[in-house]
Amino acid sequence: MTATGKASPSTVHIVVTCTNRKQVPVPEHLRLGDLRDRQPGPRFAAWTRRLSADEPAIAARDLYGGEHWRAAAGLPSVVGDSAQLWVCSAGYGLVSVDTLLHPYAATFSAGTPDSVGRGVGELQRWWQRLADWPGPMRGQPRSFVELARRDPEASIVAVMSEAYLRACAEDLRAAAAKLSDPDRFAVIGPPRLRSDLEDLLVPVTARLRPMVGGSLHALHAKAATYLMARAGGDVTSRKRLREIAQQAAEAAPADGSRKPGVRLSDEEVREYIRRRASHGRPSATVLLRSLRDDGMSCEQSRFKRLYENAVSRAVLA
DNA sequence: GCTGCAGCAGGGATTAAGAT
DNA sequence: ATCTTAATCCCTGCTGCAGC
Repeated sequence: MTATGKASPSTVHIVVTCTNRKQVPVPEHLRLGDLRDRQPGPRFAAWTRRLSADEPAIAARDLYGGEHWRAAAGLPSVVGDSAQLWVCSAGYGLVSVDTLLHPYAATFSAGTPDSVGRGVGELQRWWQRLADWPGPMRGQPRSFVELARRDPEASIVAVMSEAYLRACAEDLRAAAAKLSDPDRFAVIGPPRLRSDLEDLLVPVTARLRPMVGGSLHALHAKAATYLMARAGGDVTSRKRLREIAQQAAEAAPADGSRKPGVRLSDEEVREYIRRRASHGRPSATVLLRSLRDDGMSCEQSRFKRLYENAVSRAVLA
């Protein structure tokens, strides 16, 4: 299989979102957050200049790591020799898994220093700029629509997280229209995000997690594996994938989704810590596990802050 | 082998902004 | 005024990895 997007009629293009977890350290200057420029155009130009400054040396398949990536990288083996794996990256755009890249940090998810931006419009314009940029390997399709245009007889299965789905929505919509058989375009991802994408979507929610295993982090990639492995010869039919997803959701235990524990106030958490820590000094991790096992909830970082707070008060007392 | 913890992305509740 | 959509915040538990 070549990485040009031009392939045999039965090719199955699988596109997965990238992951923040990298196997090699990311240099500071290849963190999107390191850019001083806030204006979108100059910022993008500065970013691609940095990416293009010298020869990248690590293939995308070896760059990413973690649970999500392991599940994603295994998807082609579910489909067989006709599968070609692509990465939807906030730093590089659409790249084949064999493309050489630099270790970088950029994400469409909000709330990190390396976020592309906040608003949907900003994310979409960034994705469009990436599509217009030639990228690290000349001649490759740079967008979903280009992938579909070059290979209209193929199937495309996109496994997308929420933020990436927002960024690529227009591109996905346009790509679906380019395939000769519209049923061969499926987006496995979160439902109810955009009404105009619903007909392309194979909806996956946390309800499926007990069926597919793993953490939320890898939910979509694991669900994609689960669905495609059960689709028989019809591995990329959106209709078929939807049927299986619906059956799986119905078969999932009714309480399969996590039952949130009782949320405690800061003072209640501190009181819990003080009570449990009165004999010996269990660690924050041990105490948080114990708290959750007791049917209560507290977010990890908040718990750590309160733990340190309670412990320092106990020392001073 | 065990422990501690950062990283992660979807879910749900709430709020803000925009459209009708 | 009401409805819809987008954004924001905080939550969860699993995983991987470093350190002991």
